[in-house]
Amino acid sequence: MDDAHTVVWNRPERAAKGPAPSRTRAEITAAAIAIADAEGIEALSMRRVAKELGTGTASLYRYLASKDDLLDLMLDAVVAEDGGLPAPTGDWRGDLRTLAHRSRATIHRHPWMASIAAGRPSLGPNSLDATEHALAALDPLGFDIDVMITVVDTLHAFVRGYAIGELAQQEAVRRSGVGIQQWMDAHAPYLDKVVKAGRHPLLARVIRDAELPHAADGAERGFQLGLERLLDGWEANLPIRP
Amino acid sequence: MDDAHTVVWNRPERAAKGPAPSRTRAEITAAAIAIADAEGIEALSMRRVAKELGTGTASLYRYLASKDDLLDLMLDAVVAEDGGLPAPTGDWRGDLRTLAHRSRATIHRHPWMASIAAGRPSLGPNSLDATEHALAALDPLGFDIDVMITVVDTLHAFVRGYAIGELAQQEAVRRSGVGIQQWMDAHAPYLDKVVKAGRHPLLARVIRDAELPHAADGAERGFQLGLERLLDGWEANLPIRP
DNA sequence: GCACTACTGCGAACAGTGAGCGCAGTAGCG
DNA sequence: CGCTACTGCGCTCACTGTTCGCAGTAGTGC
Repeated sequence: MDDAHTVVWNRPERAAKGPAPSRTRAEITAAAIAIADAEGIEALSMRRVAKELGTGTASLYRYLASKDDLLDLMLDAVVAEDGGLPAPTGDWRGDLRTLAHRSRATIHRHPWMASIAAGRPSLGPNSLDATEHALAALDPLGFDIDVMITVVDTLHAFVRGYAIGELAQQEAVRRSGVGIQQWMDAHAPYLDKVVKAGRHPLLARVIRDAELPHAADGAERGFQLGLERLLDGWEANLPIRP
Repeated sequence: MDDAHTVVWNRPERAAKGPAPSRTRAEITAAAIAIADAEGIEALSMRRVAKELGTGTASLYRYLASKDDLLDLMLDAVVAEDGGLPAPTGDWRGDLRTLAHRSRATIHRHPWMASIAAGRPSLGPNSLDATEHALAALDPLGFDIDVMITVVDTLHAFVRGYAIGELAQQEAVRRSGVGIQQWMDAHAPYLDKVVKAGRHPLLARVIRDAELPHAADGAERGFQLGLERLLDGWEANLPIRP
């Protein structure tokens, strides 16, 4: 199969000779995404994808060197799914805020992203576009290039990390196969014990008195709050304009 | 097996009757961590752990309901590994900074953490201790409890997200099984093409002119920089003290 | 027009996975 | 002293990612 030194992003879609392939990588990627969305990432197997497409499993390896490549393609496909990137408006805070919210929304739509993305550099064309776009929003501020990439990385880190935390419980419940209520019932005795033991007074206060964790839009509001403080931090350190 | 409603954190280590178990959950967890550290998370199988401990595979299921439980235990074990948490000093910035750096160091020591942690709420005793500790550092500031937990969540999100980004390439190289040089050689043609195409001028500037990405301690310095800005954001929004 | 070549689809197989069954053996309670 | 509830574990099941080899086909050079 193909050159081991060939990276998935650099593979020609069609060979020079021989019969035309009956499928495209995009088709395969879309099928895989549909499966992961509907049945969870652990249900995603090459056989399952092949069945979805009505083809033999081995055929997929004419398009992809490995399942790893498929995961790379899935990640990059999903980054671009909600239309083109909005043009920079000149309001850097607003632009970065928009990007952060879009990014969070994407992860929410595809919760499997978080687990897949760890250990996988985002070098796909759509990911590169997104990074370029974020840099462009910062361009007029006069930061030097090292700071600019740090801002983008930090924002990206916050969004990814926050979404992972948000989805952790939801995913655990889904994987367990029982309903949210049964999952909670299973965990309640342990958490009760922790709170009653009294060695976590502040955590107990969070559980008892905090509003955000119990509100339906608590995670959303926490995200907004954290994001604004992050932006505040950079705003307080803008370079002195000449 | 056992009660499906019993959560791993709440399972008694030893049964009331019958022969004493010949191993402990801690032993099994330690063996699993050693394997994941040395051979990567994808080499971690129940058979591999059993071999390491010199037992039968099925025996492990007397201690753990599933491999999922083992992963939970591994994550929580690793959180506590570098000694007890330092006592709050009264300097909230310093305390949070220390926690963030410790957390980052832990992920670097165990790169598999990042991929495992997604989709897994951190409810283990050591994770709860760490959260309580972070809340304690913030306690004197006079934030209300909702803001306090948001600060902790945001910090946690940043650290996790940043470390994931840092480790992405390193892990991809490791998984590919070739050296860093060969990996780079394989990707160079694609990245060259992207830069030459000219549609990512800022990204090109990062690759050409930025210092941080090429410096040995670049990731470390980027982390510090991002962390300070994050702390700045909260410092700029301290509640007015009565 | 025709061989040659480089491709495509894919059935079958391989080594390895998480997990469950059922059995032999054992510790402690009554 | 038995009865019971446990422990360790060989064997097995259904499934995984991936490869081999083979039949069939599209385009190139003559």
